[in-house]
Amino acid sequence: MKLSTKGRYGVKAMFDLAQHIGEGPTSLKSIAERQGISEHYLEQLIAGLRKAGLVKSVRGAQGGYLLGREPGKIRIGDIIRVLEGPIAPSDCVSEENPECCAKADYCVTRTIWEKVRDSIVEVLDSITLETMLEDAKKREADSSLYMYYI
Amino acid sequence: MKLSTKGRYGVKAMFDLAQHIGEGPTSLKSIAERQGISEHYLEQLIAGLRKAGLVKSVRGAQGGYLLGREPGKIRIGDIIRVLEGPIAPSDCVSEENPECCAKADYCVTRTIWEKVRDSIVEVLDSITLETMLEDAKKREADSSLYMYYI
DNA sequence: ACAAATCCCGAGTGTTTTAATATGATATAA
DNA sequence: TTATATCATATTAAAACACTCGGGATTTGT
Repeated sequence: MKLSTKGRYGVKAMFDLAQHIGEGPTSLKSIAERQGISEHYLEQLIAGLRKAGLVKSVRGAQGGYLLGREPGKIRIGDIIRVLEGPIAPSDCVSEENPECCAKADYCVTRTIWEKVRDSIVEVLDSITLETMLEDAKKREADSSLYMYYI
Repeated sequence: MKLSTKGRYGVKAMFDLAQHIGEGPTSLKSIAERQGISEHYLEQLIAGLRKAGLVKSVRGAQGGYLLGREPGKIRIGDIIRVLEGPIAPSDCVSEENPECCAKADYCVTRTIWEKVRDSIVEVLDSITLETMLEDAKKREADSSLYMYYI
């Protein structure tokens, strides 16, 4: 039940892009440095995100990446699906074209995996990059408030 | 975000045991046949379940396995934890001794994995083998009702 | 006493995935 | 034209996955 680094790095990178919105293209190198990720590896991951339209690229010197659409319209689930494939604890409850076994109709186990899948999807599709930006801002405000009282 | 066959086979096997409660020990061979699982492989999995006390074994001819406690007291989460390790989409939010990175305190990404973990745990710990037995019974009643109307 | 059934245990194996690394081509700003 | 980037493909070491195999220990029925 683990995400691979693909999904986790991908979300970090996308959040990094969201934090630098309005500053022109952000280079892979700077993202990789800030997030502590191998640059070449991140390159492979972002290629997928680009093909899916979640980021746009600008080639050449001073180039880099931009979010493909507003942060409020990029759900964490979208990022995970691109990098990790359909969300599902088992192939028999895959979000699209599930590979069912013969007993799928009356399989009691399968209904459990459906519930697990739905609960994961509910969380991942309810959080967008905008939500994350708000969270970060709130957290910063809280911590400065804390500083004040000390 | 997939379970391996360990977790899935384990739940199937435990449910099979629950379905044969009160019939004395159930042999691995019969479970493997009914559930379509390699017997030798299942043997390895059930060894872990036995060490965790989720099943009891009876050696020798006519031997087999029994549930370690009442089906109502065996949660799916218990089975998964034994076979797949702590429930967590990322090590930094592992149920026990999470391996945090330096930024864990203010990591916005981490709070997402916490929410995912909690939603999975909520589902897996709310379903017991007894719940599954009831589900199966209900489903059978429904299908016989359906038969009746045809 | 013996054979059959059954659990117990450790080792080995082919395949796939993971998480990179390496190399080079292409595009663009300065 | 040079430094800075993205783009694309290949290779790889290590781990995980999903078994498979062989043999040993224990109990039941004959």
